Amino acid sequence: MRKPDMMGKDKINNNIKSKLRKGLWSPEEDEKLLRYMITKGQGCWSDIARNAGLQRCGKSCRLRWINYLRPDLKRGAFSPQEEEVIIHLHSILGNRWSQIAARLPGRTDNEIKNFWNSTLKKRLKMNNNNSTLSPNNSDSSGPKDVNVMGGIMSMNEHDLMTMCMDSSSSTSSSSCMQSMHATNMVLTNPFPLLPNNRYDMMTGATGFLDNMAAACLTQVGMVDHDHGVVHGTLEPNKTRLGSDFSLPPLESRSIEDNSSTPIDHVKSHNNNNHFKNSCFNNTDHYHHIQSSNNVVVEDLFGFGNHGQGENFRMGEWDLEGLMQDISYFPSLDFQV
DNA sequence: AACACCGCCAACCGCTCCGGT
DNA sequence: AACCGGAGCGGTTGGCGGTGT
Repeated sequence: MRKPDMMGKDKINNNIKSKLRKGLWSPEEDEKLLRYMITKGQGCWSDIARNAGLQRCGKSCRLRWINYLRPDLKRGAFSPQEEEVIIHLHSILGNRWSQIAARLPGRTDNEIKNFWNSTLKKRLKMNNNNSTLSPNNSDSSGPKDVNVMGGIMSMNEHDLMTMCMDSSSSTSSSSCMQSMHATNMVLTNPFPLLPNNRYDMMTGATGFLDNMAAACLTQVGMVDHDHGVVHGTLEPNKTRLGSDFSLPPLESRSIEDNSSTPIDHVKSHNNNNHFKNSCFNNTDHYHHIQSSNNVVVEDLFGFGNHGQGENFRMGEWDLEGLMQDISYFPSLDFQV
């Protein structure tokens, strides 16, 4: 952690810079930012920093909001299920923390990144040392366990394409499904991710947040009072919180060779648009998830863990399609 | 009690991407 | 096409607190 005050170096520097605070956020600053976000909504971060009366750069405000103040953040230790998901997703996505975080409602990329670097990485390393099994094989949690990479590697291109086409033609991406999932939780419980239904503000603004919690969802566009509906995605012109509450689709990726490490990704805005457009048009998928808690993912994929480690080569394929199925992780339970 | 070591994690930094002009 | 500013991402830093000696 950084010291709440200036880091010393450029104290004598220009006025503007020297006015900007760095380091830890005080409860007062948190309250200012939170109050501003609730009343005004998200916008240009540098404006937010200025208008909220914070001596912070916009970047710092953004980070504070995303990593700490956001009302939908889950706190506390990672559950074994979450760990499992992180490990699996990391085996596919690599260090693309934001995308991994998008699959774990209430968790931030920073949180996951820290967790990975401090805990999971070492654990997997130790596992590797203790046995010749790959991390993907090391989990002996029974039928729930899913060997994602092993499964993918065994798939031929046709299977993948079919799967991906299915995923797109069924109109509902995993991001949409998770949005629906999250939306449903919000519908029954405005702050399902907060421990004990209480936003635990370590810096001391808890009471304030208790009072503001209900207003927050309304202000950021989560609640439609007219219809009693809670929306999972927000209007982009009002606020960009949509990206926080809904789960953006994973980017299309191309995979070559047999490496399980991440490959440089190709941004696919077309896909994103597609998923955005289709996101809330179909709820069947969501209902399917709810009713498929006991489904073994291998069954969903239509294959088992065959030929793990064998060489494979795939052309362009839609990771989103793949991830959609991964989002079926039967052991996933985001309820707190 | 004092010190050293280590892990966690909040926050910063630098970079890339993207949209606007 | 080039430039600029803002947003977002991943890597890294460094302070705090816990634990061991």
